[in-house]
Order: sequence, then C-alpha cells, then structure tokens
Amino acid sequence: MTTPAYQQIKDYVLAEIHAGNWREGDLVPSEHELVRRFGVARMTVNRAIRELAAEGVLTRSQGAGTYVAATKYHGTLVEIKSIADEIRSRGHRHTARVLKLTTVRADGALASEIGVNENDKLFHSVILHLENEQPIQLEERWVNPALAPDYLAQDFTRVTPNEYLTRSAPLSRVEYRIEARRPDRSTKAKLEMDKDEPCLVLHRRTYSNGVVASVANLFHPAGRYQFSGYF
Amino acid sequence: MTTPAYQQIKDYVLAEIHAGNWREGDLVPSEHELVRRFGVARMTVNRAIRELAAEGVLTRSQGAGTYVAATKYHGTLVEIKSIADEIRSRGHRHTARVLKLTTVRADGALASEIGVNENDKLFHSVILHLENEQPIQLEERWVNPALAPDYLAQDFTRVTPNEYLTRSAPLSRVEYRIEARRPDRSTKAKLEMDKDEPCLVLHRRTYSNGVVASVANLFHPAGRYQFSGYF
DNA sequence: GAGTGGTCTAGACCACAAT
DNA sequence: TTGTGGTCTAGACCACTCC
Repeated sequence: MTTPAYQQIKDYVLAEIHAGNWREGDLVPSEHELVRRFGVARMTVNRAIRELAAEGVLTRSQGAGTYVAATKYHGTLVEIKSIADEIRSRGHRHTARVLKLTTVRADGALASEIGVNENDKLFHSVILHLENEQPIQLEERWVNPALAPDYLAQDFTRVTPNEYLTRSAPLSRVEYRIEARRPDRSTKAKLEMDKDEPCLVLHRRTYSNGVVASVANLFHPAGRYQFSGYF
Repeated sequence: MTTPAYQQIKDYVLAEIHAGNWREGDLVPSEHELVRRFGVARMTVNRAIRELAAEGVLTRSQGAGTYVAATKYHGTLVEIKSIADEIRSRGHRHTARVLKLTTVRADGALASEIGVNENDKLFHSVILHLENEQPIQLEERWVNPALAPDYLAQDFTRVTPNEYLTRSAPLSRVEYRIEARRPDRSTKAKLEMDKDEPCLVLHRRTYSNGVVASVANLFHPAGRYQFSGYF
C-alpha cells in the first residue's frame, strides 16, 4: 500500500510549486537529474513529468527543458481568470471601486455555506468593477479569515480579491451556479442598468485544501456581459 | 514524421468506438492481446490505454479488464448531457413537444455561423421540453444535413436532438455562450413565464470532425432553471 | 490458477535546442 | 557537441478478479 514512485515524484514537484520554490516559468530539473535524485528508472520519471504536463502544470519542449506552466485556473468553462485580466485582454481599461470591506458575523445561511459556526467572524467585501468607466461586475464576497488573514489589508483597486485569494490559498475545488435574475434596486443602480434589464449572476464557492475559502456572488448587466468558452 | 505507436493504438481504439464496433460497457482487448496484434512492447500498449482511461474514454479495473466508458460529454461545465437525462436524474418526468421540424434555407447569418453557403438547405427544429408537465427549455436548433441526413425522420418526443446528434456524429468541439435576456412574446408564452421573468439562454455550436454539426439556442425560464457544476 | 491491469527496470535510438 | 525530451523494448514482480 505504498505510494507508487511516479506519484511520489508528482507530489514532490507539486509541493515545490505550491511552496513557491519553483515559480511560473522556472526550469524544472531534467529527467536525468530526477533519475539521480530519486534513484528510479527514467521511464518512471518520464511518466510523472509527462502526466503533470498533460494536466497543464508543466510545459515541456524537446531539446530545451521542462518549465513550470503559467497558472490557468482552470480553462474549461467559467474560467477562474480575474475580471481585470479579462477586461485588459479586450484592450480595455479596468478600474475597481471598493464599496465595502469589513468584518461581519456569519448568519445561519452563510455559516452553513462556508462551513463555520454561526456568529463566527467573516471578511466581507463589495467591489464594483468597471470596464472603460462603465460598470460591468458587482462582486459581493465573503471570505474565511482562517485562509486569508490579511484580506482586509489589501488594496483591491490594484489586485482583485480573486487574484489575491488564488495566490494566498491555492484552490482545490470550485462549485458554481449561473442564473438569470431581476436585480434589486441597489444592484441595478450600482451597475447602471436599464429599466427591465436582467442580471446574469454567477455564484461561486471555492475550496482550498478541502475547506471553503470564499463564497462570491458576481452580478453582471445582461446587456454588457455574457459567459463564453469552448472545449 | 511517423505517428508514434502508442498514438496509433489510441487512434485505433477511438476509431472502433466511433464506428460503433465497440459500444459502451464492452470489454476492450487486453493489453496482452493488443501487444500481439500491434507487435509492440506492453509498455507501449499500456501508455495508449492508460491515456485513454485518463481522458475518460475507457475505464479499467485491475484483474477484471478494460471497458468502453459511458459517454459523458464533457463533464466540466455546462455538460452536454441531454435535458431529458437531467430531468430524469431529478426523479421527474420528461416530455417533449415538437413544435417545428422542417427544412429551411440558410440566410446570411445562419450560413456563416454554420459554415455553409447562403440558401443551402438546413434542418430546423423547435422543441419544447417539459419537466413534470411544466415547460423548462425551449430548444431552437439548426442542423447541417450533411452530418445527419435522417434528422427529419426522428421522433424527438422519444430521443432528444442532442442524443440523436451525438450518436450519429461524434462531437469534437463545442462552443457556448450563456446570457440573460428578456424573452420575446412568443418565447415567454411557450415557456409559460411570469411577467418580467428573465430568460437564461445557452447558445451552443457543436462540431464533428471540424465541421459544424449543429447550432442551438436553449431558452430557460430564470425562475425554474440554472446551470451548475464544479471542477 | 489463469488472466488482467499497475508498476518498474536498464538499457536504447532518435529529434531537437542551445552553444 | 552536449543535454534535453520523445519514444520504445523485453523483460519482471505484484495485486487483483473471476472461475
């Protein structure tokens, strides 16, 4: 019931990356080098590294070497890329307004969704994201303080909560729900929405090491935003 | 510039499955048997089959054998499972009403979206799906006749277009777009929607072997439907 | 016990990149 | 030319399932 050698090598590489010892773009030890370190056959190292490459953790190029891949969480659908990157990739200007950033007490529904006790402290933020000065996303978020103790000290006009959280607590699982909804009056005003314009809402719950790190509701004006992708 | 042996074996297995010679749940030849047929080392066969298992095409169990997996397209998000299966998995009753099923001529926009010439023939269907007699999805679809010549002869109250198409033309690529929208009067009436209730719309374009097989617009009442998933 | 997959070895030859 | 990854071989031992 011992862990297979190739899996131990995979775990080793992942641990080095998560610990920050090997960063994006860094050169990973060669197969030959890992063969020496682990005292196994090259085929065994090859399997470990090849699988990590297939999983998108590493990139390889023949003759050159193996590198730590850029972290893309997770590609397939409703990507966990930050709204800021998305706006910038369209060649537009992203700005953010922090409307709220405080500590709150968890009420019953929130406590059970995040998996803490009622009345436990949670961090709460409300941020409005603008694309070329026009509101595009209202981000309402509750954060588990255990996983991001410095949350309240961040400048979220420069780094989005999403970016900060994925850096401070590597995410292991994401649950989402997408719905259409009529906005309440306050949401409608903040997003400067037209009369009768519906809202496209993404609810997202992210986990880090099996613990809920954060719960977010992302509201978008239907006329200015949609999700898309392929696979 | 020859294809690697492991890739040839993967291609062979995929071809047998797509051709229908090997069906869901069928036992796949053992590694030993494939070693004999292809005249390669077992490690080479092992890599081919292991990768197909990792991709979800096959399932393996030690001691028992390797089987063709149930076709789940594609798992991660906005799964391509049929609305009928989804409703049944909730323990509810699915029924469908075929509102339209004809041949149409492609206008400019449709022709370019599907990649045919203007005025080429397309199959067009409009189907209303009900969950326990309550409308849940209005499916508006255009189909490339080249890939599904018998489309008009199907009984879509028994098999959904989606199920029929994935069987007759294995899909290789899916593009989607999700948006919130106010329904037009006719859509609203068909889906028996409340006053001011928004619509959750999924646009989907599916490819088979690099050719557009079908374009669909799926309309859902916001109050009765949402997309969800995890990864 | 016979057959299956799961893993591993100790070599090998090749294509490609950097120098 | 040296070092890298890409692929492959011909064995081996083991754990598991099925009969």
